[in-house]
Amino acid sequence: MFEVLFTHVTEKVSLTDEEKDMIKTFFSPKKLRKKQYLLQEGNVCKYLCFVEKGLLRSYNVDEKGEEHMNMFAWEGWWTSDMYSFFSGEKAVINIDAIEDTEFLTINAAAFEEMTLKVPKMDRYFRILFQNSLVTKERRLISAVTHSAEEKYTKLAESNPKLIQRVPQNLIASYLGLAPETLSRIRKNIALRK
Amino acid sequence: MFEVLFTHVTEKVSLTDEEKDMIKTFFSPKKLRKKQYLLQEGNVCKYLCFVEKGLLRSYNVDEKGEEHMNMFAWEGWWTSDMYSFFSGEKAVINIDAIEDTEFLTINAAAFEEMTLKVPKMDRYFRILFQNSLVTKERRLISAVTHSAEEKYTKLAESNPKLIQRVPQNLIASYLGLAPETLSRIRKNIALRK
DNA sequence: CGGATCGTTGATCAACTTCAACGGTCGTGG
DNA sequence: CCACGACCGTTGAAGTTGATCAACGATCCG
Repeated sequence: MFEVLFTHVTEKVSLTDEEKDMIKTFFSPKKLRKKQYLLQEGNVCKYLCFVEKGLLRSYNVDEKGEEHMNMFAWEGWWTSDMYSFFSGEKAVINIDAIEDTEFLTINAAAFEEMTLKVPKMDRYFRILFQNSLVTKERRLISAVTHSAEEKYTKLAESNPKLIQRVPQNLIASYLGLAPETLSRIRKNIALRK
Repeated sequence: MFEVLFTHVTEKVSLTDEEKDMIKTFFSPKKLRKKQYLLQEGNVCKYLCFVEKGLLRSYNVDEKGEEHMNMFAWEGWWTSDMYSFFSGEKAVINIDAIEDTEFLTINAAAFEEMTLKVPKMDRYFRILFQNSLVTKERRLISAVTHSAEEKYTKLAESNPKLIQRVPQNLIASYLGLAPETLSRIRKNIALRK
């Protein structure tokens, strides 16, 4: 149950068996079937989630009712509405399952207690967030500076698994493109070969 | 010298006087005059910087030689090329001074040592990065979903000081707009009043 | 089998960029 | 201290990119 999590954590910090046992007590396993919600906007996000198996998506809905993909989380990824989770305010994003998914959850109080009892987890999350920041910064630069085709090409190069596993309209949304545009881009790329 | 830093840190974690004294030993103060570089792409980013006074900018340059603003850092903000700083790889961004600036620097080895000797700093940076992630995520959503005018209006509302303090062409670049476009947007907004 | 969902294609349209030119301001060197 | 050049913001005209609207075929699932 906790193999994926501990593999992931111990890549960044070493843990004793006692620490591992302690950490286990703060998490609860959960399952979600395809299309089920983990979080709907307007509710407070109660959990920080670590995916053991499957695929979750987070997205937000604008005033016009259009969905905008935010991030995908599969095996070995964390997801949550971090703002809502840490502040206790209402979430502005939605999270649901693209595939049947098994994951571990921790609530805010447990998270706080865990980091106080096992300070190495502060370090782990510091490093995790630090890496995420770098990634998010790159994506932001890419979103602002590249053409539609460049954005798609770079994503496909850096994350080919995503292209295979996620429906094309969600990829389009993730890149901030109309699904028709992405379809045409893929056609052009294929034609040029 | 360290007032701004400790004010900032103790908003997130409490520090004893001994811890403060310890932390001080890891930082070196530096100054930069307007237009001087702190970091040029291709070099390794040696410092994580905390601005005490003044204003720094980080940006990257694309293949066509065009600059794209990344972030601004004034009093109470950290800046660096985090990827380069933590990995030791070459930086892909540039950092220079918009105004004469005084700041504190810490190198990677000192950072590592500081977090090991004062674990609360892991916690501080965990919280700092966590908040930055939320901010960056919002900006990313905004970049993908909003029109040019909406992006500008939201930025002006959420960060009026930025508009006052930073030249308009840099704001345009930060939002991913041509400077002419921003000029026209501002004109339209003014006309509608 | 039937409905819903997804990807594709064509035509039109809107948003933003690019190129070019101009006036104002600031800083620097003669 | 003044003059000149550099830089910045503005405006107009034309060009491009990607969005939108509409229709259709394929596939998946109940």
